[in-house]
Amino acid sequence: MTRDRAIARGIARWFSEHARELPWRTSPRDPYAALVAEVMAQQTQIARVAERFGTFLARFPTVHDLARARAGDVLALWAGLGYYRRARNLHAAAREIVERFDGRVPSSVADLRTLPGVGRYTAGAIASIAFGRPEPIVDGNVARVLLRIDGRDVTGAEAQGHAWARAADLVALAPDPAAFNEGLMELGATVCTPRSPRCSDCPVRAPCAARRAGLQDSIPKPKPTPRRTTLHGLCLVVRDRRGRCLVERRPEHGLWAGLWQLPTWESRRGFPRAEAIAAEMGVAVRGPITTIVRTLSHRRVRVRLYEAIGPARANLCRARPRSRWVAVGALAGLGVSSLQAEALRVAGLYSTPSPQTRRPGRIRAD
DNA sequence: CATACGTGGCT
DNA sequence: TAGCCAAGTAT
Repeated sequence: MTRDRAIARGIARWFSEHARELPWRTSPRDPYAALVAEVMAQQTQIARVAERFGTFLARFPTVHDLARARAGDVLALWAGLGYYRRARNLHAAAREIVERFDGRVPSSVADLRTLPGVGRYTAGAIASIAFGRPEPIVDGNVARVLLRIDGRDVTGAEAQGHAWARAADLVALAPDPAAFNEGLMELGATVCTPRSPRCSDCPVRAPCAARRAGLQDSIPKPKPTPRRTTLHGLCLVVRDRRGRCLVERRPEHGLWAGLWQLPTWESRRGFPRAEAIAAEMGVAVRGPITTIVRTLSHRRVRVRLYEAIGPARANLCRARPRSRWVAVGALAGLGVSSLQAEALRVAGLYSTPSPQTRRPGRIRAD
């Protein structure tokens, strides 16, 4: 169809002039770098990814470097990015690429989908952007852009189905599938934004049905916010006379899986009793020094921070199965959640600056 | 189809 | 302020 051809060409052309400079947008593209960037970008704003991508690639420049890394080192490098299963999956994917694909990132969607952590979107993104294949991709940006262009005020599976079908139609018409797909996402990220879209700057404002009907602000409808249960926790700062601090590794599954933390007691019903924990650990405690509150995608976490009074005996780590003593200076090398990083900062054990005190990102549109 | 899974910027 | 949402995937 002529309209679709104009849309596909218009977006690709717009991208060639308005693409943001991002560290993985090299020419030629490195498929391994594309894999890292795409996994890092899952449910994560590009500005956050751009801050962390270079460090990751510097530490693990090739898929072989990542494949032979230790899991704890990969997780530590991922600390603060969230959705930590991505780091484990990426590590496992690198090992599979070395073992099953001779160290080369596969180029077909079918092969890519066999890698852990690589779903429909990520497989399409790598196949199209790194290898130039005409494969469709749909992320949050693309779904919004295509729903608006077609004026389809639908949600859920119907919206997803429409977006994937239209993405496939359009990418098949694009002379450069990579530029079209990336342009579609870039357009959603910088122009066709969820609120206050800048239609006057849009390369497809002419064929856009939502704009013609004045519906660009109401498509798509916002999703209802899911209910959050509250998780209560008590963290204990315990130090010994040799400048070490007691830390423990979280379980391998669930929230913050495999990350390190101050010894923590959790409860769904309210804050754990400090007296009981002090008795269990055989230490006197004072606090709470502070209470840290974090809102996650699916729950609210409230943690009270206590401090053991005086140096603890060295064999205390046997009271907690997954705990060990770590020199305070080495804490920064452990993978911890952003909540734990805050707790360690408050306790004076951590010198890494908080995200809020860091310089803002320097990604600009145009 | 619903839920678990993080974090932080923006309005 | 409190939601909304971000280059989603696995179960």
